[in-house]
Parts: sequence; C-alpha cells; structure tokens
Amino acid sequence: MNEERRDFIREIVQQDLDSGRVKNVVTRFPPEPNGYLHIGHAKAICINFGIARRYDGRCNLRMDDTNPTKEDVEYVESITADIKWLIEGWADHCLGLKPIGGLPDRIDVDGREDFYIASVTPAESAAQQSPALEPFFASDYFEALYEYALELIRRGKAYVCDHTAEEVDQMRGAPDRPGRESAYRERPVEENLDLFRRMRTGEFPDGARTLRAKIDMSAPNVWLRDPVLYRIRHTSHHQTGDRWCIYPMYDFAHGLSDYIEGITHSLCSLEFEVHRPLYEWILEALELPRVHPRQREFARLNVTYTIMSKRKLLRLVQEGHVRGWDDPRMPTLSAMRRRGYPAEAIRTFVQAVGVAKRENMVQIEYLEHFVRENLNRSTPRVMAVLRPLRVVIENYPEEQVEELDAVNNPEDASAGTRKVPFSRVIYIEQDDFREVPPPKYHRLSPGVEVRLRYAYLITCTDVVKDPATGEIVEVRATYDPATRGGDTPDGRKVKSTIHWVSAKHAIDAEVRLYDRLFSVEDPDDTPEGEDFTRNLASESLEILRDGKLEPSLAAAKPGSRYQFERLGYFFTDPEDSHPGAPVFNRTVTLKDTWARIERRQNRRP
RNA sequence: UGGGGCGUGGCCAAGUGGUAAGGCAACGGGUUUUGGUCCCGUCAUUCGUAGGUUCGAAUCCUGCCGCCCCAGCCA
Repeated sequence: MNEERRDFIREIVQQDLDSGRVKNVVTRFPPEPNGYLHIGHAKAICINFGIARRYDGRCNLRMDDTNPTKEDVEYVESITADIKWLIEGWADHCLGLKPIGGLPDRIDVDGREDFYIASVTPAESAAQQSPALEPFFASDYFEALYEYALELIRRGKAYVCDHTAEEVDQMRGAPDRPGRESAYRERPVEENLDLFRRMRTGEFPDGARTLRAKIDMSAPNVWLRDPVLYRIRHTSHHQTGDRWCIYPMYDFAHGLSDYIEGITHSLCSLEFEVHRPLYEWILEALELPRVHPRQREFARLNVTYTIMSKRKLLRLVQEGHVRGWDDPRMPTLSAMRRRGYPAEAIRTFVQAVGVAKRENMVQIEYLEHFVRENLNRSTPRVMAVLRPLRVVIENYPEEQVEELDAVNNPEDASAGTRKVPFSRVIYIEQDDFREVPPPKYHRLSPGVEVRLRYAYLITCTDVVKDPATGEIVEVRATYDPATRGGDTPDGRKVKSTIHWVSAKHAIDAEVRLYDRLFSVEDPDDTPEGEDFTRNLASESLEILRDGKLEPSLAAAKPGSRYQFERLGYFFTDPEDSHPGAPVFNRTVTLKDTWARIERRQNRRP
C-alpha cells in the first residue's frame, strides 16, 4: 500500500503520543451483530486498524451486543470472517481478540477496584499455544457495567426512574424547550441501590423502571437530559442466555467498554458527535483511574448507486430482491468477496477516499477504478466467448489442430505463457461481428480483415442466416497462413484484434454478469410514499449458460480470478463451482472505449 | 426559533497568512496482437456569500446563506 495520508484524526493521535497523554495506541471496531458488514464499515475498519498499524498499536474487535432483541450469532460469525478477510496481510498483527470465554479481570489501581481485559493477537496466541480466540463482547462486561452503575448510584449520579416510556418522552422537552425533572429524581441512594438490584433479579416487568443518569434536564444537548442507562428486557441474549433481564444502553456501555479494554481512541461516525459530552460525562462521573479513551468522529462513507442501511439491506435479503447477504450485487463485504473484489483494492479505495468530516457521496466508479488497477497487474488473461457466434475458416484444413502460444499476463512477464488450441471452427463474440458496421466499428464485418489474438488474420467472406428468422447463425472466413501467431510478415496493419475459442476444444460454463443493483445514483431519493425498492434496476443480473471458454479453464479453482480478455475480470464462484463445471462471476468489466463511442453515436445521431 | 457539525472543480480531497496538490470522471493525442494497460496534454484568476483586518486571505474577524446530525427504554 502506498504512503499513508495524514488526516485530522491521525493528527490528534500523534499529539496524544507527543504530549504523553497516552503511551500506546489502542483503537477498536465495535459493530453491532445485527447485520452483515458493508463497504461503509470498511472505511471504519481501515481507519481503526490503519491507525493501530501506523502507531504500532492494537485494534480490538468488539461485538457491541447490548440489545438482544435485534442481534444474532449468525452475524457475529460473518462479521468476524469479513474483518479477517479485509485486513489479512495488512493489519492482522494488530487484531486484538481474547481467549474464548475470557472476562475482564478485577484489578487494583491505587487502591481502587477496577476492571480490565487485555487483548491477544492471533500470532501471540499461536506462539504460546494458547486457547482459541474470539472477539470481545460488550456482553462480557455486563457484570462490570452493573458494578459501575452501582457506583454511579452511590455517587448520587444515577437514579431509578418509574416513569413510563411515554412519560419520559413527554418530559424530555424539545430541542428548544427544556425538559421536566423525573418525579423519582431525588430518590435516596439506598432506595436506588435496592431498586436497581431488584431490577436485576427480575422483580419488575419490561419497561417498569429504568436507571437514569442524573445530569441536567434543561441541557441544550438533549442527550444530557437524564439519559436512560439501563432498561428491563426479559429476553434471552445470544451470548449471555437468560442470565440478565436488564441491559445497558449504548451510551453507558460503549464508553465503559472502551475503558475496560484500555482503548485510547474511540473513533466513530459523525452522528455520535452529539453523544460525546455524555461519553465523557460517564467516565468523569466515575472518576475512573486509568487513561480515559477519547472519542473522535469522522464522516461515514456513501457510495453512488448503493444503500448502506443495514435495515434496508436486510429487506433486500428477506424480500428476495437478492439471493442473500453475499449476493455479489450487495454492498456487503461478503458479497464483494464473492464477486471477486480483492481486499487490497477495497483498502486502497478507502484510503484514497480519505478521512474528513464533510458529508460525501463517492462515485462507484472510483471503487471500480481501484479494483481494475489491482486486478490488471495480478490477474492471468484467458480467452472466453460469452455470446458465441460460430465462424468457419474455409481454407483451414478440416482435421488440423494447432497449439498456439498465448501470454498469460502482459503486465507480468513471470506469469509465462500457455498453449491454446486452434482449429477450423471457432467461436467469436457476437458483438465482434456486424453485417453492416457502424462508423468507427473496427471489428469483423464482410470483407474486413481482423486478427484472432495469438492465432491468424482472417477475412470475412460470407454470412449464413437462419432462413426463417434472418438471424446470423454463422460467419464464413478465410485465414492467411503466413500470419501464424498473429504476426504480419509484410507489416500490414489490421484495425482490430478479437478473442476466440476453438469450437471442438471449448468448455462450457455458467457466467453471471452483475450490474448495479439500483438504477439511480441515490436510491433513497424517492417520490412521496415510495421507498428505495422502486429504484431497483430491472436487470442487475444476467446469467449466461452457453459461454464457450478456452480449455485451460476446466482447471479453474474456486476462488481464482481471471481476466477474460476484452471483457472483464471474473471470479470462480466458490459456492457453485464444481470440478469440471466452473461458475464465473463478473467482478468488473474492462473499460470499454467502444461502448462509449457507440453511446455517443446513439445520443446524437 | 435550542444544541452540535460541515461548506475548495461533476465526485473525493490536500491546503494550518505568501499567491489553489493529487486521484476519479470527462475531453484531446501517442504507443499497443486486449477499443485493456501505459504515456502525454486540457480541465478552479478562484475556495458558499457579503464585508472587514493585512503589503498579502481558501486560511484571521464579523454578518448572512445552504446542507447534515440530535427529542429510541436502537446502536
């Protein structure tokens, strides 16, 4: 990866190091396990791991699982796998995990009881043959959090409130109007302690009481108006089962989880900026003895033609608009992986986009640029005809077969060459033949000579049509035996070189052409009363079943990438490919100047 | 009309008082056995706007305008 850019967050981190406020850097990536990770998360991951990497620190992976009604283990598994994939070979040495089942230690800091849990990297664990690792979980801290809550009550900074949700809502006031204080605000400490303990033991039904911070009901920042810290939910949790019926709210759990893990910099997106005073209030109210984490915010990533809302992505899955969370049209990391996007290209893209605080909408073309750039230098070339048109070379001997040399990767000499069989009947792309060529069309048409890549120059002599439909079913041509390999001894030029596959040697494969899922730049921009699904593109997936591929592709391994020359980059689908029957997903097309010319011609004829 | 943020080319984005980096896109040209790659060139007299300070302002000050976030017992 090229030189790292400096941004306002790195500047803050550097200052903290310079001033000695912190001795090392520990960041964290804290997804809620209620959906799959998407390209927007990739930005947060690259920032948090990138900073850990830059300053030789750690980035803890933590499931922010404080709301059992929305979360599921399916998601903790996918999230863990996606992160590992994204950072592999780049920041794996910074990945902070913990031994399975690990809980915070009770430690003593200057005579005060405190909680702390250390991180372990996969490499460290392997070196010590330690038990297997897993991510951190906010739910691992429920006991510690409970004790911190007790301490807050003892300090007179939290109280049990009996108002209903509706009442609390009404009493909160409005942004421009102060709220009213809870009738239970002045409850004695002992009573608060007693009630809170009984909340834990399950004495009260859902919603009956909450634990609230005692701050300021007339604060201009509404998050400081005695926010709820704990709510009652008699619901079993995917990690803690039925052990708890009270669950901490985000604001209470997050800062303290950061603190327990020794996080130095808690980097999140802009919408949490207004929560920052509360984040700091909690740490300060408890007068926690170790270094306090510092929250800083950056603008989240938006990309044209895609949506990032986990709720909406879930709908696409549930309503069957896509085949699942990893459908290659989805903006999820698992979908991009299955589509063939290299993790490194995603990282390069995120880095190029930068880190700032202004709202942004990055064009999808920018992402595609980095995917192409990465694939261009790393991917072997191969010939595949997706929409075959039969060509008979009339003067080529009936039974003859030649093995011709083809370059595997012009960008990488060490990739070597391979043999490609050639014979009298071949397939070319339907797009590469026009009976009546439009202006500037350089490919095959009657009387025109083109080069068959690595083979011979051929000239079209005739067109065979289906008498019933008029459809072109075959092209007749002659070849110049002196041009073997595609060279022209007499130095004559042809305008075009096209790809081909020998008919009798070709293998069949299913090829899936993916396009944008949405037809408009901003899918959320909808008329009154309609939602984003109206902007779903009508043909975002085209499945081709009669593709003819060069025989070397019979050995394509699931998960391998190719450039189908002149068409695009393709990924051998790891799920649906079988030995001898590969399935290819189009990752991204090659840039297509001809398509652009054609579009222009059609626009202003 | 409360609080918190943000406004630099079509899209990202540097710039931190000394006279507007870079990438993508677009456009023009060259090389080319991929209409790919690569290479060259064009693309902001101007930084939301109006004033002010200064020899000098995208950078400092003031007013105005615009956009985003916040009133979940979601995160």
